[in-house]
Amino acid sequence: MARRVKQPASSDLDARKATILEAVVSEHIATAQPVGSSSVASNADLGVSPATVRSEMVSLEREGYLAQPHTSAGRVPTDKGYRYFVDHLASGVLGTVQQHQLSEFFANVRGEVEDVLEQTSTLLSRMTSYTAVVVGATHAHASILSAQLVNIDARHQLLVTVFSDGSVVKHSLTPHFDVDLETCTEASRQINALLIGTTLETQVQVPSRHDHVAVLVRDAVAALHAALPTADGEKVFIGGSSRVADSFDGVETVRQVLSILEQELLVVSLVQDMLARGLSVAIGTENGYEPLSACAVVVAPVTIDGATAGAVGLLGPTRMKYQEAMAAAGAVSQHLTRHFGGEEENANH
Amino acid sequence: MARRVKQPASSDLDARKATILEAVVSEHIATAQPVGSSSVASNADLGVSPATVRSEMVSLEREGYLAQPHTSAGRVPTDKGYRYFVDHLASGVLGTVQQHQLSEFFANVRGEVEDVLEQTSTLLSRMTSYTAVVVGATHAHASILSAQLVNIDARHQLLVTVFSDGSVVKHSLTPHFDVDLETCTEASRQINALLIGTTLETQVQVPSRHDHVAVLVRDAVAALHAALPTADGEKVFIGGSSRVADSFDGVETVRQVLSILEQELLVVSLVQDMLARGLSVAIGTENGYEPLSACAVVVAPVTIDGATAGAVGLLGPTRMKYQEAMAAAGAVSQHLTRHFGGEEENANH
DNA sequence: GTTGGCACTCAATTCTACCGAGTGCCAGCG
DNA sequence: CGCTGGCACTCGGTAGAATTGAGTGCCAAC
Repeated sequence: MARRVKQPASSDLDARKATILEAVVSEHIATAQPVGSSSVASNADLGVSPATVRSEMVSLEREGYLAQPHTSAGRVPTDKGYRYFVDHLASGVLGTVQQHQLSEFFANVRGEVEDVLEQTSTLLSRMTSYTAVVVGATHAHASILSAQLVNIDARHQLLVTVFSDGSVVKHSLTPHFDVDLETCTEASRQINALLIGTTLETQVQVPSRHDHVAVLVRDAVAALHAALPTADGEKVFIGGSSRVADSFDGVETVRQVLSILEQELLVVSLVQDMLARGLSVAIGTENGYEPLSACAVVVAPVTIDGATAGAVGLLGPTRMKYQEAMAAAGAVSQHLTRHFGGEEENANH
Repeated sequence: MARRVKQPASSDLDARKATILEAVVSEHIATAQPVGSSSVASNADLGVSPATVRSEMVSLEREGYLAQPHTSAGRVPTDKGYRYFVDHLASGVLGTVQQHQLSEFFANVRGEVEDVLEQTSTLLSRMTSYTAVVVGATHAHASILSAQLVNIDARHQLLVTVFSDGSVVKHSLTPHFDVDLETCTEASRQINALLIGTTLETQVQVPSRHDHVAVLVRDAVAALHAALPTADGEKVFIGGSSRVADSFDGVETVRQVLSILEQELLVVSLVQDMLARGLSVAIGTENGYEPLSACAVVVAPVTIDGATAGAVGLLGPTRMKYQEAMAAAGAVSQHLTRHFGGEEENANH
């Protein structure tokens, strides 16, 4: 049927509709209940009767911003409704308590990067009551500071590589010949010489000889570079996965979401996909994974030297508290950026 | 397997009671419903009427093996009931399909220890539909093969230590003075000389001088040994945490269990506590954590060279399929034992 | 000791009535 | 014209009563 309502730019609502939509979303986020015309009329202070609100709501429903669970229930925001809400949101500010909490945390953390990120994910989760995700940088672009071959026993060697970003990776080698200490040491020397200063993206010239040392060197380099194509360098830290249980009421939904969270690669690509699309919030189906269609995801990038070095994210129900979540994620990402990016400067004074 | 090392009379049930108890437990495990006298009378083939079963049940209830959710409902096993059931259980055998699955998995796995353990936890979880826990060995007793200090920049050094068990740990140093490459190299040389061949339990003689090299050496050794007291060396891999969601029906229970699983240290100590107490199954409150009182935990140690090097575990509801779970955990632990303990022998062919 | 019989209990289910929040529609008002 | 109050209507939720039925405990009899 043809609708005579003309909507050139459907994404812009007139002021009153916007106010009403906002009221509905806010209240539904707060109460988890469908919200009716009268409570909107009283809460939002447009001097207008419920009846008027109602007629606006019909219109908002026609346009896809609201939905009715059933006739004679109030309205519930659709994903599109949340989207509008988020896009036109006054970006909230973090509560001072939480700001304090954050500053204190970052002032006191010590330990390895991984530990910091892990703890950060827990903190972020606790601050927001949502599940937090912290994605650590890949070291694809970091240069190699040291590559050392350690002899475990005659048939097992371990290639230990240290990158300029402070990450360390190991790779096992299991040659088909016995390796004595001397051979290992020599191979280690050559590997180190070969790889130092390169990145994983650098092509290196491996020796083509067939002696044991050369084979070790080749195997080592191969092992190291083999990891590159997979997004394996990303470390994911998930904090507060138990929050999933109180974000959703259907046990089945909980299972599905947890199941997704278990697949870390998937989480990484979700987050990176969002960053690539320039999204900071993905609502419902926007995130591209059906099992997550009841979820909203908020992300904030962590940048070091201008490059994206990681991200923090929050996962909650579509009716999540977006302001809080965005503020928290933003603040944490900034703290991380400062913590890792700015520390040389601090250290120099 | 030890059977009757119990108190004289009260913990040993006569044959018929035992049969009845077993029937109740089995059926309740299968159906999750309270089970009544008549179904026991027909399922277990003791030629006896429901009425007789009933009177036995009263007695079993008095002795604490069974409980009634309410009058006029069937009986449900108590923790004690499950305990008896487990203790007198014919140890089940793994299905051939799963045996095959396991062999195939272990024949094909490659990669670092951590990866193997991670994948193992996923596999075990998938095999059993329960949440799997794999605890990796600590390297407290492993000797140090190499300890190297790598210069990240003037104020950041990384101590990279390789242990004889193939594990690698890193520790950041942030001295309060600028370190040049030469100093770092010299410190690295000294650290290596000092630590090689020692274990984390070995006391080493650090230089007492005040020059930069000596300070670096001291800091490095201190950083390395600092980790010792905590059970930090243990790596935990949890597979299938989403299974928690269908093991329990109360959302609140799910939350609590997940919440426990998040605290990895806690999981480690739970498992180690069980191993120390010689338990292979902890039912309900036996595990010592109230939030886990609805859970049963099955563990099996992984031994390398006769010493406990880790463990695998399964976590499910108290009405879990104990035979299957124990068989699976046992089989996996044996595979792991063979995989890591016996691989030198294999490597020699 | 075992059994069938029997009265009894009580969660779960079904049915009914009904309340009320909320709607859509409309006629009238400024 | 847009806004409003009024009104009939819808339908999920709740509360209460009645019913069902699985399962018990007890007991007299075998």
